[in-house]
This record gives sequence, C-alpha cells and structure tokens, in this order.
Amino acid sequence: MGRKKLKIQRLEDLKARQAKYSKRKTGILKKAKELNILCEVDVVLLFFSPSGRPTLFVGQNSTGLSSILKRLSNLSFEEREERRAYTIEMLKKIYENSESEFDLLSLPHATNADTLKLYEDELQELKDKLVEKSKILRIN
Amino acid sequence: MGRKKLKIQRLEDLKARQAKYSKRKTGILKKAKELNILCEVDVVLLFFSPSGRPTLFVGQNSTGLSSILKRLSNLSFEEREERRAYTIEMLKKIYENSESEFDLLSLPHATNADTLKLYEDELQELKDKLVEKSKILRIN
DNA sequence: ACCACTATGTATAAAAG
DNA sequence: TCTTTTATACATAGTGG
Repeated sequence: MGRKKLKIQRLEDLKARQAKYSKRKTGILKKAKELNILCEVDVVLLFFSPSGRPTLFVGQNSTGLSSILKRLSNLSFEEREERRAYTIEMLKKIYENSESEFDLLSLPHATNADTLKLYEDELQELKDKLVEKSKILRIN
Repeated sequence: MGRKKLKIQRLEDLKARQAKYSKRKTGILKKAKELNILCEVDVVLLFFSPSGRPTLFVGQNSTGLSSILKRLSNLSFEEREERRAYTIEMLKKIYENSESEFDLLSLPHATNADTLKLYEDELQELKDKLVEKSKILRIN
C-alpha cells in the first residue's frame, strides 16, 4: 500500500523506523478497534515504540480491564489542583470518549510510580481473566 | 476493502461474527508482525474469539517473552511418546519456524493446566519487562 | 467451519508543502 | 518535523464450493 512495494525487513534508519512505527501503529489500532466492535470480542494490544514508549490498547467493554480508565479518571479528580491543565484535559478526553487507547507515559513524569502500579493491577486482572476464560473453555 | 463499505457496528449474526473475526484477526496479526520486524519493536497482542478462545501473539526477539516457545517445544520432546502425532507436528512447526503466533488452546485439552501455568509465567515476564522499560524511560 | 476468487475499499509509501 | 496529497499495494466483503 504505497507507491512501491516495501520489503519486510528492519529499516536501517532510526528516523524512518520511528515514522513508520507511528503510522502503522495507528493503522493496527484502528483495525483492532473495528474487530472489537464488529465481532464483540476482547482485544488487548501492547506496543513499545522504537524509543521504548509503551502503548496499551484495551477494547471497549472488556470487563475488568476497562477499570484502569476509571481509576485514571478518578486520579485526575483527586489531584486536579496539583496537575497541569493539559494532563487533566487528556484524562477527561479519555474518560468522556470512553476511549481506551493512550500512551501511558504521556502522563507527567511525576506520576510514573502510580502509572506502574496501575500496570500491575491491570496485569493481575488480565491474568484473572485469562484463567476465567480458560475455565469456561475447559467446560465446553 | 471489499465489495461494499462495511459499517463498523456489531454484526448481529454469530456466524458472521466468527467468520469476520478469523479473517480480520489474520490481517491484524500480519500487520503486527510487519511492524515488529520493520521497526524492531516489541509487540504483544491478545485476542479472545467470539467463542472465548484466546490467541496470543508476541513479536520475535521479544526477550523473555519468547521463552514460552522454548518451553512448549521442550515439553513436546519430553512427552513425545505420549502425545498424538498432530500435536507434535504443531509444536515442531512452531519451534522450527520461530513463529510466535498460535492458539494456545489448540493444544490437547489434557495440557490445559500446563498451558495456564505458562500463561502465568508469561504474564510475570511481561510485568517485569514493563517495569524495566519504564525505568529506562524515567532516566531518559 | 474453512479455502478460493475477485471487485472494491482502505492503508500507506513516497512526494510535496 | 509535521501535515497533506497521491498513486499504489494490500486487505477484505461478498460469494461460492
């Protein structure tokens, strides 16, 4: 999909990798959202950018997993006064749109500890979900 | 992409959802593999099919995470004599191709307990990786 | 439920602003 | 560097086996 056929091999230029990464990540996330809605299935995507920034996507209506959004938004209310305006705006946008795609590290650096904690809770839920789903499958 | 434009909304027919799911999941996985190679980034995808079957994809060269493949293949050697031929063939194929895409529950049902254990280890590694990556970012 | 076909919509490579 | 444009490659909707 482009002017020329692209060989699938590591791009040598770092900048090219970064540019390609954001473009293609966007495309994949769009597809994942569509799959999530069309087929009503749970989807979780985790990417690390060439510079190490993680992007987590969790499809809507993924019970349990979606709670990370609520906690993020609550956090913003509790600490509203201490935060920079752009952060609050971002969190509000995430909450209001019921969107669950975001770069966790675009939060202020001061919140990294909290962010990591959320990751941990999130992964515990993922693990629980995994066990639960597998049990259902075993019965079937 | 298709004969007609498809509205992105839940497909009412279960069979249609299932068919659409496998087709689109394949497409997303292909894209994720390309991203993984082109940009040399770590990628983790987790889907649950409309019937609840999980598919886990971990990009190649995702250190630590790829160990699940080695353990699966070792398992197949240890228990080779006890396993059905198709299982061994599947595991060999996974190992030889260094592919890291597979439906974990396409393993024989008897191995579900082991499979769950692998999930748990896998998630622990993912968690560790997450913490490690975030630390690096904090320094930068 | 899965493969094949093929017309058509979509993503994106390269170029341009 | 980012955004926009354009040409092209690719993914897939609908269909049939």
